[in-house]
Amino acid sequence: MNLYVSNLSFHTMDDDLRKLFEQFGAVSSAKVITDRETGRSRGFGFVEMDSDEEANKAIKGLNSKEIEGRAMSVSVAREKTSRPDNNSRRY
DNA sequence: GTTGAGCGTT
Repeated sequence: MNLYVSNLSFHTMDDDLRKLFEQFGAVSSAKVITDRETGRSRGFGFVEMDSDEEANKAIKGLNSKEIEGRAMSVSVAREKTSRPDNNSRRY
């Protein structure tokens, strides 16, 4: 279950997301997207949970949740576009 | 020592 987390604080990191989602279930992977050029946080990230039901509970529990002074939005992530060559996204 | 809608370097 891939989860998309947006509206994050700029000083929120992947480990922070992991801890937040681990409160609702086992998180397989948690990563905050940071700008590869500047290295600064882009304010959103992705969390993968092994259990779908726990992921849904995490969405309800962490969506619109105020973290670091910002109300973050949690939702199911879209299909990850595979391979840089096939970077085309859905319409 | 900056900013604010978004869908990720494999």
